[in-house]
Amino acid sequence: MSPSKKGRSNRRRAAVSIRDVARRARVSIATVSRAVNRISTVDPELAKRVWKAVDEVGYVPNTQARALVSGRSRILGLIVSEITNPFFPELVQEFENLAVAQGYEVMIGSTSYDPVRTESLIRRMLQRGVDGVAIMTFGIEEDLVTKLVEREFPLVFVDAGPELPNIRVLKVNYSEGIREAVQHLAALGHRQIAFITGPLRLRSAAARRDAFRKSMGEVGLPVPSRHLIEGNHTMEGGMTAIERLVALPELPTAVLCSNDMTAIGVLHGLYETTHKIPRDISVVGFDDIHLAQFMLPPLTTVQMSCKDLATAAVQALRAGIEPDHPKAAQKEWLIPTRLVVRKSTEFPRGTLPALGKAVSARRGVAREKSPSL
Amino acid sequence: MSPSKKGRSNRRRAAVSIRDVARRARVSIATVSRAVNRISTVDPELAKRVWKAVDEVGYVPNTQARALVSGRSRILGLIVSEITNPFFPELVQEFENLAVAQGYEVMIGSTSYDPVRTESLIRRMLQRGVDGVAIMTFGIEEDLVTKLVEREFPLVFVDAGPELPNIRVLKVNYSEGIREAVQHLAALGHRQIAFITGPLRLRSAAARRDAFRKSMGEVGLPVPSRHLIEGNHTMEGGMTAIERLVALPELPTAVLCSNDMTAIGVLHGLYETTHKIPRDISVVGFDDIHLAQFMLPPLTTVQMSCKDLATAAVQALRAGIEPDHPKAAQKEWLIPTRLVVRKSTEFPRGTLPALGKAVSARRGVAREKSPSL
DNA sequence: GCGTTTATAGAAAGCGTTTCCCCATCCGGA
DNA sequence: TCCGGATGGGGAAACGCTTTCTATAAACGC
Repeated sequence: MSPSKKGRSNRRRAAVSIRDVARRARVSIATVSRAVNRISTVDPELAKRVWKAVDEVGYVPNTQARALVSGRSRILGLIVSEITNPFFPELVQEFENLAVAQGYEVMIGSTSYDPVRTESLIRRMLQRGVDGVAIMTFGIEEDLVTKLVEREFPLVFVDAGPELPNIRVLKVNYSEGIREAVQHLAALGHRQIAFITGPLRLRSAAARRDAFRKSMGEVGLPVPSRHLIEGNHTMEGGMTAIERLVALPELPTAVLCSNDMTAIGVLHGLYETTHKIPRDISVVGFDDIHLAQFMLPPLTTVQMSCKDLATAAVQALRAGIEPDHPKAAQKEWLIPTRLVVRKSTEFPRGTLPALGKAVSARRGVAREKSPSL
Repeated sequence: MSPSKKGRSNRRRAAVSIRDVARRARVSIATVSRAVNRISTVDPELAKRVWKAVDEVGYVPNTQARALVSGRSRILGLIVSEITNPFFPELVQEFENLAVAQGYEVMIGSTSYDPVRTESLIRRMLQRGVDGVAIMTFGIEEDLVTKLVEREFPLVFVDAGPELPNIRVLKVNYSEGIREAVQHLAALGHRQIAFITGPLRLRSAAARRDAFRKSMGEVGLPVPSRHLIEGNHTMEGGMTAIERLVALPELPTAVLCSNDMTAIGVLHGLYETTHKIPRDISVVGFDDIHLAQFMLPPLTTVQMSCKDLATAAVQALRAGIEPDHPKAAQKEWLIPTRLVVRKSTEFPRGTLPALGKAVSARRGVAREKSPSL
C-alpha cells in the first residue's frame, strides 16, 4: 500500500510490483522474475515460496515494463480487408482464440482496401511493438514491406506476398474447391457459367478467377469475356454485376461468385428482377460464411475454413517470431477448400423437370455438415 | 546505428531513441521530450530544432516506455457480445476510426455471452494497461466491476450498468424506435403481434422487450405470453422461435424481433415452412445492420446507429480518462433509435388486396435513406 | 586438504521515456 | 549596483521488469 509515497499526478493505480513479491518471499527481485518466468535454474523450493507470495499479494506482471525490457510485446497484428465483411469477424474470432490460448494478445486492423489506411495501420502496429503481422489483404506498398523484410520483421501473407525471401505464406488451394463447384454445375448440365470476380488488384481475387478459368477448361466449357465480370467482394458489387448479366441477350444458367457477400448481392439483385433461384439461375458463393446457410435459398458455396486459416496464420507468425520454434524453417502453409452443396444450385432452366428426381447425382458431391436446425 | 554495441539476444531492432534526437539537436533528452509532447515552456526556436532532428533521424517515440512511465497507454478497450454478429463489426469499425483519429489505439474483445470469457477479457485488458473499457454487453461479474469502480477505473456501459456511481452509461432510447415499429404495424391493421426477445439476462434485451410491451399497451393491444418468445440474438434462435410461433393454433400476423440476426433467422424459418413474407406474416428487425436491406425481402427494422453509439462511447471514455475533459462530469449519453420501413411489413393477410394500393399510408413512416442500388 | 567446477541467488545495469528539481540566465525594480 | 522573481533548460531519478555479471556455497577430483 505505502500511502506515504506521494503518487505521481496522473498515475492510475499503485499496482503491486515485483518488489512487493520479493519482500514477501524474502528473495531478490531477480529470483522472483526467474521464478515467474519458470526459469529452471531456480531452486524448486524457493520457486514455491515465490509463487505463494505472488498469490498472497496478488501480483500481476506489468506488460509494458516486460515489453520494454525484453523487446517483445507478445502481441500479434492481424490485418484484414474489411471487418464488416462477415468472413473476417469469423476469422478474427478464431485467430484471437488461438493467439490468446498461446499467450499472445491480438491487435486488429481493417484496411477497407485503402493503401493509405493499410500503411498507417502497419505503422501503428509497429509503434505498438507487435511481434509480427499477418496480412490477410492486399494493396500494400511494396517498399514498406521490403523495409520490414530487411529488418527481419515477421510477416505472414495469404496466397502470395511480394516475391521476397523470409516471409511466410498461407497458400490457399482455390483450384480444389472451385473445380468441385464447376464440376458440380457441369454435372447438373450447365454450359453457360458466369463468374463474378473480386477486386482484381487483390491477388486472392485474381487467383480465384484463374482457378475458375482453369476448371472450365478442364470440362471443356468456354469462358466468354461477357461472362467474366469484375466485382468488389461486396453485396453492392454483386448486385451491380448481376444486373449486367441480366442485361445480356441471354442470361447464363449459373453464376459463380468470388465470395459469399457477392453471392448475397446477386441473390438480392435477382429478387429485384423477380428471377427465381435456383429455377432460373444457379448461384454459387465462396468462403462459406456462417450466414450462407441462412440465405433464401441456402447458398451452395465453396468452403474456406477460417479455422484452418487462423491456425496456420498463428503458427506461421510464431514460427517467425520465436527463434527455436519447431517450424521456424517452414515458409508455406497449405489451406484446402471444398464445395458445400445447398439449395441455390439446380438443373438448368428448361431441363426436363423429371430430371429433378435424379437427386442422387447431386448427393455425390454434397458433403454438407448436419445443418444446425 | 552504433553497430559496436553488442545487441541483446532477442532484441528485434535497435530503434532510434530520444537520445539520438537529443544528440543531433544538441539539447538534453528532457527538452526533446518536452518538445515532442508540445509542452509550452520550451522555446519555439529550440522546439523547431528538435523537430528537425526528429525528422532527420526518423524518431518514433517508444509506446511501451511512454506507457510505463506515464501510467497511461492510450489504448481503449472495447468489449462486445459477439464479433460474428454483423452489428458489432460495424460498431467496431466506427469506434476504431474515432479512437485512432483522437490518438488512441483500440483493443477489442468478444465475450460470446460467456461470463468467464468476459472476466478473463477484462483482466487481459487491464494487464495490457488499457486506459478505460467500454462494455457493450452483459453478463459481467458485479464484484469485478465494483472493484474497478473503486479504483476509479473508467468504465462505460450500454443501457445501464450496475447501480454504481462513477460509471458512464450510454442510454439507448429503445422506446422511440420500437414505438414507431408497433404503431407502423398497428396502422397497417395488425392486431396479433409477436415479439422474439434476446437473451433476457442481457439488460438491453429486457429493455427492448419492455419497450415492446409498453408500446403495445399504448395502442391498446394485448401481449399474450404465447406471443413473447425468448430468443438469443442469433439466426438459429430466430429459427427456433418462429417454429414455435408457427406451431401455434393461430399464427400472429406480425413478428417483431429483438435484433436483425433473429429476424434473418425468422425469414429463413418461414422459407422452410413455405410461408411468404410479408404476405403471410410481417417481420420487423432491430439494429439496421447493413445486411438488413439485402435480405429477401429487404427488412423493415429499427435503426440504432452504430455511429452514434461509437461516438458516444469514445467521448464517454475520454471523459473518464482525461481529468480535464470538457464533459468530465457528464454521466449519461442518449442514443436515439428510429424505424426504417422496407419490404418485410405489409397489411395483414386476409385484408382486402384493394388496400394494397394505399401505400401512402406507409410512406408517412418511411424514412429510408436512398438505397444504394 | 586444496584448487576447481558446478549450482544458485543477489547486485546492478539497463530498456526509453516522463517529470521533478535545481541551476543559470535574464529582466525589472529599488 | 544589487536583489528578487521569472523563465527555460539540463541532470537525474524514477517506472517495473529482464538479464548479465558476480559472489557464495556446495560438490568434486586428485
